[in-house]
Amino acid sequence: VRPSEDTPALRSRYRRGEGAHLRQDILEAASALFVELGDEEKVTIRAVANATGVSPPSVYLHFADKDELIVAVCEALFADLDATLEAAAAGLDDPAEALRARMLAYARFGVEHPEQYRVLFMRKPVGAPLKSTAEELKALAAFGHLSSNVEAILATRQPRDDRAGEPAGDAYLVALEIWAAVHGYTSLVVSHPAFGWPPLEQMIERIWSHLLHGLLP
Amino acid sequence: VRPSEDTPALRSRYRRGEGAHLRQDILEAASALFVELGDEEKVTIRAVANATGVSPPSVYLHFADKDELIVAVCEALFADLDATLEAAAAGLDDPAEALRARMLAYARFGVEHPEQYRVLFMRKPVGAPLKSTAEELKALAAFGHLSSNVEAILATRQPRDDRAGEPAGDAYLVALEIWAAVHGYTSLVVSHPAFGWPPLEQMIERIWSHLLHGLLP
DNA sequence: TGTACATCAGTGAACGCGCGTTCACTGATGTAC
DNA sequence: TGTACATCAGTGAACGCGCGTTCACTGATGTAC
Repeated sequence: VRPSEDTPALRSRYRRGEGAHLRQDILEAASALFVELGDEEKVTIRAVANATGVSPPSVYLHFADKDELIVAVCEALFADLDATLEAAAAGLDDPAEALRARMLAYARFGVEHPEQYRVLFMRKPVGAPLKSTAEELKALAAFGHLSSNVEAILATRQPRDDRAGEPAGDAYLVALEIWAAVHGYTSLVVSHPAFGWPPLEQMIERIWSHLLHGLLP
Repeated sequence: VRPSEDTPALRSRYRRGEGAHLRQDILEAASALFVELGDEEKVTIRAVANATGVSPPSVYLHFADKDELIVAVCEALFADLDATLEAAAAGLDDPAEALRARMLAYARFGVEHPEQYRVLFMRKPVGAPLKSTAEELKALAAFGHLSSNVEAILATRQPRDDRAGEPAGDAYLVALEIWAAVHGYTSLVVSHPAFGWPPLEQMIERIWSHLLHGLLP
């Protein structure tokens, strides 16, 4: 019933030597399908090929199998997320304010693009551990920026002693903690939207405030 | 290759009037399959029937469709989780200690039973909103116990003023915050195990400590 | 300048698979008379 | 006590579906001579 699904887009083949461009077209069509269909399971090889205006076997000219395509889409999504967070924090001098902006942007990204968020952070680890490491590195870009933000905060104020004995000021551990808190909120909203959630801004404000008060004296 | 998959279990049919017992058998077999196979997608009607020692159509004598079966399994899992948390907190007089025990038990439940955890908290909301509400109510049992725990903590010490203006001591909001933090950690470990995670106990200890310090003066 | 040809981008049709679900059925068993 | 029969628990075989993937192919195009 949807024109975009039933009627293949008109397109002419790439000229000799430029066939590799199709790879990018397929990637873009696949990314758009995630948004349009809002369901990872509906993003099939056939649907992607159709959205690209190409036959299903053509996908295999550029991706070894479906996993490889999905991983490539994820890498693009991770880059999107990272860019969104950086844009949100840009220009904020106070690192605590930058952290708040980052947290807000992260939660918004998840709530506004639940299917993409689900693909990035709630999917089963894909087949080979090596592939998953490639993803992990991309995630690391955003995580690395978060860690730097945390370091800037810790540099301005001495963290309170941690009861448990390990150094409270370990930026890596603090960043993990912050990520866990914001991801926890975001992913619960995504997978249990019917639960009675307060407004996003209020919830992030609380998490941010309590994390800072808990970490700093 | 697996005997439990290839060779149907020997069983005689229930006597007249006792056919309803099969429903319980199917439920138990399905729950066991989640543990054994460690993958929701492998829990098919055929596999459940085979594990029960029955033919696939027999499942439909007791469940309208696959969704109904999965929802029933979830309800049992939610009850399991709640019982585990209650057992962990039992006998602890200090409500802050009880909270810590609850948080630890929750994270352990998720990390030790990742597939069950995934089914409970990381799945897409199932078809009808009404069904999902039934699940939500079961989740509410554990969540209700968490809220009571939080109330007990707030009763012993006056929470610090919340910067954002809303009452910091709202047990419901605080409980959501705690749940989000622990779920965030747990679900990230479940879906990104390759990331460099510190030991579970250390991470929960930090989250607990920082939440308490952040919330209380 | 013309032409044969290797190479490239891309395809049509099909394979095999496992799934949820349906349908007409079978054989045992309790019960009414 | 014997027997016909309604009812119950459960089944065998098949349907239709959509999927990922493969295979032999086609037609356009740049290039070598």
